[in-house]
Order: sequence, then C-alpha cells, then structure tokens
Amino acid sequence: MDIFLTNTATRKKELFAPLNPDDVRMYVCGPTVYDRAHLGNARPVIVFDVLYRLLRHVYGEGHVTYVRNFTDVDDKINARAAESGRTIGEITAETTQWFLDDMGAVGALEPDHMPRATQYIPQMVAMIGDLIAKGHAYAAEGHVLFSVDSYAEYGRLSGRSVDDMIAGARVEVAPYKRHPMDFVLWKPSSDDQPGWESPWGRGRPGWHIECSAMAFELLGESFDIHGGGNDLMFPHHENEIAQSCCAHPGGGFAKVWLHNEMLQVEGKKMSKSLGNFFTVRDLLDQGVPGEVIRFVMLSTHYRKPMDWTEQKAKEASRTLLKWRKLVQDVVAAPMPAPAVLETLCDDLNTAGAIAAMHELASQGALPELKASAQMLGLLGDDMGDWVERPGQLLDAWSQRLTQARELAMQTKDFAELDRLKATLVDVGVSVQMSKEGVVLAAGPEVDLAKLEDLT
RNA sequence: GGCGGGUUGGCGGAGAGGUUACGCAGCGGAUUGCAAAUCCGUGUAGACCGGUUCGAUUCCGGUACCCGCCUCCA
Repeated sequence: MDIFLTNTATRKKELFAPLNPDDVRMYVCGPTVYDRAHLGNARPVIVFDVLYRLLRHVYGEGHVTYVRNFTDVDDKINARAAESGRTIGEITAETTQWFLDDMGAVGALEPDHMPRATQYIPQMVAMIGDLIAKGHAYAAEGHVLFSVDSYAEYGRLSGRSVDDMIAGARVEVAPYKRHPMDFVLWKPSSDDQPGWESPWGRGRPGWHIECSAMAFELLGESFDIHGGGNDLMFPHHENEIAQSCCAHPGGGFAKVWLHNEMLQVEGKKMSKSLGNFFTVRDLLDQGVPGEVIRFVMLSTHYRKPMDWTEQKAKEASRTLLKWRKLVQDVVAAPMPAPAVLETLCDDLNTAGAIAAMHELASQGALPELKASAQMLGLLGDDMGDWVERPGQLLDAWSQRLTQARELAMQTKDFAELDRLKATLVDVGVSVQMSKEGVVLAAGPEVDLAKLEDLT
C-alpha cells in the first residue's frame, strides 16, 4: 500500500519511500512543558497520531519508531518558576504528566520514545562542540552561536533567503553576533537559572539544539519524517536542519517534512486577549468528550486551517453517537475498508476518510465502519464512556415514562406524559416512544448535572 | 517589506479535467397519541478576469479579499 505525503521541503506530494521499511522513523516536535496544552497543541498530536497508526498498519506495528520530545529547559519555564515560587522540576514534571493525560484523553497513542531535553544535555554539548570544530559555530561572550553563513542551504525549507530575512528583521541584533541571523546554541546561565557545566562556562542550551541532538541519538543522522505545526517551520525547523546537517554532513536529517496548519477558534486565532483561549483540559472539564475533540480535529485536512466551533463539536458528537449505536454489538472487520485506507494514504486525508465512513454507515457495512474508525482512533472501547455514562440515570426514567404512557394510552390523557417528556428533552435527552416501548438516550448535548437534579 | 497558504452550495468539508462527494440543516412523503429516530424522494456550488482544452470548479497567469509566519508559539 503506497502512502503519499506532502513534503514541505519540496512543496510536493510525494510517494513515501522509507529509508528502511523495517524501521520507519518519525520525529515530531513536542511541547515545552510550562503550562497545560491548549487546543492548538492537540492538533499535531492527533494528526501525527493518525499517521503513526497508518504507518504501523502499512509497515507493521514493530516497524515504526515514533519520537516526540518534551522540552523541559526553556526560559518560559524559568519565568513560570520565578513567578510561582515553585521549582522548575515540579513544574516540568506536573506539566509533562498533564500533557500525557490530556493527549491520552483525545485518543493519542504514546510515542515509542518521549525524550526529555534535560536528559540529553551532554549530547547537545557534544554536538555544539562538533559544530564549532567544523567551523559552523563560534563562542562569543559565554554564548555559542550557529553561523548561518557557514551553511549555504540555510532558509531553504521555509523558502526564505538570508538577505530577505535581514531586510524584514524586526528584532535588535545582539552585538556578539557575527551575522544578524546567527542563532543561539548555548547561552550562559546566572546562578538562579538552570545551568550545566560546558566548555563555554555554566549555561543552558538554546531552543533548537535539543531536537537535533535527540533526533540524532534516537533516530540517527537520517530518518524518514519530521513533523510539527507550520509555525515551527521557521525558525525552529530551519535551525534544526542547519545544526543537524552541518554536524552530520551526508546524513541529510529528515527526508520528509510535514507541517500541519494552525487552529482557529470561531474563525479567529486563539489568543488570550480575544478571550477564546482554552486548553484541552478546559474542554474536557466542560464535558466535551475527548473523542469529539479528536473527531473535529480529523474532520479538516491537516494542511488547512482548522476552525474549532461549538457547532462542529455538536455535529461531531451526533455523528459519533449514531455510529457508536450502530456498531455497538458489531465485531470489527479484520481490516479497515479499502476506501478509507486509500483516502488516508493520500496525504492523510482524514476528512475524506470520515466521508467514506459515512458511506459505510449508510450502506450498513458496520464491521468495516468499526475497523475503519478504529484506524483513526475513533469508536474504540476505551473512548466510549461518554456514551454509557448517562445510562443508569436514564433507566429509572425509562420505567417511569413507560408507566405514564400506558396510563395515558388508556385514559387518552397525555398531559402528564408530555410534561415528563418535555422535561427530559429540555436537558438534552432524546425520547423515543414507539410500539415497542420507550427508548431514552442521552443526546449529544445532554446536561448530566441537570438530569441528576430532575425528580 | 519578505515568505507561505487559502477563497467550493444555507453551514461544515473532500476528491476528480468530462459522470451523485459526504455530513448537517431544508423541503416532500411514509411512520407516530404528539414527537423523535428511521426509511424513501428532492433542491441549492466552487471569489473575480483572462488563457490552455472538444470540455475547467479542477491546469496556467493575473486581480481582489482573507489567514499564518518572519518575535515565544503546535
């Protein structure tokens, strides 16, 4: 089965040909752990989770290595520690676990390796030393800087020329830089900042070097896929390429670069000032199931901006509810439907795959629907709690309504029955009364708290 | 200023140079104590201007508008 992916490096959709089909290797940039993951953070996690699942399906479970890092040394973390009075270790440990919990809630499998930057400081120091030795970096005033002039390809991934970037630069250039675009590999730490001994004094790594060092340690000097949000294209990925390709000439670093587009909320960029900023945990706490978040994320192609709206969440939960009902007692087919698989293989077209699944549902191909959904990390038993949860509450109501209805059928007075029904409908319960009896189901927008309060 | 992306029907959102996308909503019907659900049927597209072509919403060029990045950011 051929997989096609749009490679940012070539701007083309290409046939994916792994360097080694027995060990397909993928690196995705993970979070800097200083706070809860916001909704935008979840997009690449979910997108690359689907790619991971697809690669495992095509090449075999034991033949894919997926690495996603935690950046646990960063000035944002230092700032958070300073303002909260907590230690850096506490903050990063807590935030790391939050991330894993929240991403687990949206159905993401854990990568094979989740390296922490602080565990790879010696490797970074070694790589920086090597870059200096090869003439690609220089020490200045306690800093070590990468020399962009030493790497002719600098700017190629993001399609920028060094000259253009200087022209558009809006930041002041540090005096110790030989070239305005030179970026920091190592910087000095004051006593109250985290730091490690190095040939250039006590200090800490710059932002980009951790990914280069960890990718090399875990995946080697060349590997198949490197992914992340497209805001990372420049400077982060550009700098990673420069560091890695100069440290390991001939390795080539990542063959395929994948970038997901950004997330918006109700048509606007998510930002604290607009008041539309929220974390994955916020949504989960509001009762939006992780499976619904996942479905919404997958209903837009990863290379297009994705707009998070309440309307989409509502529609997603309706669809999932319908599908879950359909496949409840169905054994999944051994393989996903070919149409779904082919669509996914075409540049990870998850939106198209969902459309194909709608067709499976309407054709009654339920085992295939279930298998296909599970390929996307949907309709799994592990994520279905939100559908079952209201069941117990509804059982009592179901009896009560059945009795009321029997009475009403005899007396021809439906007033009390209608009142009960309206009460339930009001809190989001769907009420179906047919010849076979009364069937209650929690609708997508059921308000459990209100339901509990009803008497 | 530089770089990149987008513009599809009421809404969301895909693919394909020529044949129904799909979902939601709508409309008509069946069904129902009333409904819901379900089933059957059904309508509405591809920013604008050129070009290539027998034929373009789909390829190419231009215009307009929108968005992202260039500073920490997924």
